[in-house]
This record gives sequence, C-alpha cells and structure tokens, in this order.
Amino acid sequence: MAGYKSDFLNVMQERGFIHQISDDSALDDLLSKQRVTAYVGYDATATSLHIGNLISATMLYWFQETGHRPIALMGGATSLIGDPSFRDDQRKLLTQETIDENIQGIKKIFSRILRFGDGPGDAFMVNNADWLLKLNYVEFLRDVGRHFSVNRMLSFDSVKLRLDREQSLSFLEFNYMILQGYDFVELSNRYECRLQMGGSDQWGNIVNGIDLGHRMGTPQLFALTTPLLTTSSGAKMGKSAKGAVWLNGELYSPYDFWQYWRNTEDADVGRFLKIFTRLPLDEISRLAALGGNEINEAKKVLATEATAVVHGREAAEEAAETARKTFEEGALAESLPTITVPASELARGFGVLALFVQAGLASSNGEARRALQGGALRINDQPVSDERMTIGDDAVTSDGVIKLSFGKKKHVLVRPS
RNA sequence: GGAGGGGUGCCCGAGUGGUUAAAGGGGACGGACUGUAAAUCCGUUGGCUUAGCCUACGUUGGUUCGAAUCCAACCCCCUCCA
Repeated sequence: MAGYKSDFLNVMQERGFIHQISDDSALDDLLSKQRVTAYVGYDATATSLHIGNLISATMLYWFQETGHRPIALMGGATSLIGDPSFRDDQRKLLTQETIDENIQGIKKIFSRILRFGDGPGDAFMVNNADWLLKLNYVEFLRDVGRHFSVNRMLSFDSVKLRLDREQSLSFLEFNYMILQGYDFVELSNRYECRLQMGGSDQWGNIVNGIDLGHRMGTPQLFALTTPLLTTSSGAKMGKSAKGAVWLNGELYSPYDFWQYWRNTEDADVGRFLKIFTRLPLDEISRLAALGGNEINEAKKVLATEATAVVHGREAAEEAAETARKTFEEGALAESLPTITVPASELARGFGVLALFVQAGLASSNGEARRALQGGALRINDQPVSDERMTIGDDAVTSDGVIKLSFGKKKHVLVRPS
C-alpha cells in the first residue's frame, strides 16, 4: 500500500491527500534524495481562506515537516483575472485594493500553519504580482504564448463546463491558465521549485505549467493534487448556514468552527481526522473505530484538534469547554457568542423578533417570525410563542444575561451594558 | 453586419394577459426521531409597522382596467452565416 521511499509521499498517501501525481516514481526519487521546494497558489478572492484551502495548506505543512521547503504563492496578479476552472460564470472582477487587503488577511492564517524564515527549510511567501505585472505583452506572447495550443486548452475538463453550458469564456479568463503555468516556470527559475500542489480542480492548470516548463527548459516539474472533499452524503465541504467556513476568526468564530467539526457525519470522522488534524495515525484509527454513541468522543477530538490548528490550542480548548457546558450540562456558558445592548434600551424593551435579528440569529423580522411559528425560538430556554412579546430587563437572569436560542444548536447571549 | 434562440427567486427549471410572491426539484433553515450524526417524515424558504402594504421575472419605456407573459429600444449570452 504505502511503498514510497520518501517520507512526504508516504504521509500524503497514508493520510488520504493524494488524488493524482504526475510522475510519482520520479517525484518520489527526487524527494527521497534532496530537499525540494514546492508551492501552492492562493488567489486573493476573500480576506480569508476557507476549509477547502486548508487541505492544500496542510500539505505544505507536512511538506515542511518532512524536511522540504514550502512556498505559499499569493495570486496578487492572477486574482485580477479570476480562475475560470470548473465555474459556469465569470467571477466578479476584483480591484487591486481589495486584493491587497485580502492578501493581508490570508498572510495571518499562514503564519499559524507554516514556519517562516530565511533558513533552508523555512517557508516563504511570494506574490505573482512581482513578475506578472511587469510583463510586456508582445514579448510575453512570443516567449510564452507560442508554447500553448488553444486546441488543447479547449479540451480541458476545467473549461468544459463553461463551454458545454454555452456560457461565455472571456479571453481574459482564458489567459488565467497561461499565467498560472508561467508562475510555475518562474518559481522554478527563481527558487528551484519543482512541485506544485493543489485541489483536483487545479490539475489542468498545473499540468499546463509542467508542459510549459518542459518547453522552456526547466528541470522536470511535478504535480500533486488532492481529492475534492465531500461529506459521505455527497455535500461539498465547507458550506454551512453562514456560507463558507472561513479560517479567519473574525469571519467565522473559533466556537462556530469547533461546532462545524463537531457535527461531522459519522462516516467522515476517520477521513477528516487524517486530513485536518496532526494526530498520529494509530490514534486516529482507534478513534475512527468507535461505534454508535462513542463516535461522539472522536468528533470532539476532531473538533478540538482541527480548531487548534487554525486558531491555536487555547481557543480550541475554550470552544470545547463552551460546548461541553452548553450541550452536556445544559448550563450557561459565559463564552457563548455574545452581543451587548445598552441597559437603558433594554429597560424600554425590545420586540422579540428584533432582538433575534440584532443577535444575528435571524436575518430579518420575517425570518424570525417564521422561525417562531415553527417553534424554533427560545429565550432562557423557554419557547417563545408570541411574536409581539417584548423583552425587557426582567428577562435578564441571575447570570446577568439573556440567552437566545435558535433551534437546538445556535445560542447567543445578550448582555446589558 | 445578417438569421435564429435565450436572460425567471440561493441554484436548476415551469409558466406566454388576470385567483402568480410565481409549479416542480435541489440546496438551506426549523421541528419530530436520535447521539449536537446520517437516513426518514413534517414545516418554512422576498421585505415591512403582516386580515394590509411594498419590492420582484436582464434594463428602460409603452399598450392595457390589469403584464413575468404583448410592443419598442437597449444591454448581455448562445448557434449558424458573412
């Protein structure tokens, strides 16, 4: 089963990261003989990365752990274009300012995952704006563009969706894969980068870079992609009621992040432990073998470990403790998400519906009303049935807060100030 | 430039003058059952000061008592021709 010589590929294999490798035996040779440099590219489409990106970031982590040098490439220039791979519509164009802001947000996340520095095995971050923005158009076409066959590019699965659905694929977007291919060559020339990793949707783009490198005289380059993760029941990973599951704590709190993992489907626990935690494999197989009710223990471990990777051990423990109090003791956990309202306003009283909206549990009065009619709303664990009810300071409990609940899982504390 | 087809709610997709806030499906959320799981069943799924009002079927105008549905112009997409 295992059978690789290099530590890195063995880890990848054992933990379920591998979908495709371009020339695995040659790559294995290279990795077992010398320190190799690899990169993953991230487009700056938001101020944070999300769970999907966490998989490839984790590959960079293991790459560094097994003695190699990872590069996190920020797509400062390619984000101006937008990757059309497997998309049926054109992305909204981002401005340079937005992209710069987004890169700042993404940098913070990486500082937790990789060890940066100037040493030989230290990670570093580069921005493709550094070379792409100063390219001369005609020169670029002659040096690089001539190596690309449009016939071949049109045959890629990544653009097939767009073409099959008869949606326009603009020339702008069409250039994305050329630039990404060029990035690989550039990183090879600058830093002797030999391997590009990414999600399975990046296969076409990566292979393009390998071919380009071949034609432009780089050493042999390699591709390694991860499977697209779905839950056992077929849903895409990383979507929740609140949209994407972000890694940045301001967009998606550590508590919510912990909850996301806590609610993993039984069948996914082992797979996710291998990918999203750094626990040893024998520990993981013990946890994944738990059956029935006991699997909940494994889910808690998964939640805490995955949260620790992204938000730090302390935040993870706190989230675990908050959950324990709330769900297992039915007690009030002080560290639940909290909003504060001026005591004077509370004395005058809030409409129930408005209060739930203000707490962020409902996005409109209408939604709050419907939830109430469906029996989903509770205040201090008492069901609310009258939508005209007003909540005043008499609702404040001896703990000094009002506990709002939407369904069984979502709770927010209201604290007068 | 010419001919034809198309743009509907989060997504897919029906609807060709009135009872259409718009069938159906998916997704999402809530409830029941459980184990804070899955599956299953039930409910909800534009906003508001909710027996009412407002906004909505690419955009802007028009016809009509009444338009997602008819007309005009414009924008965008697709196919074929040049």
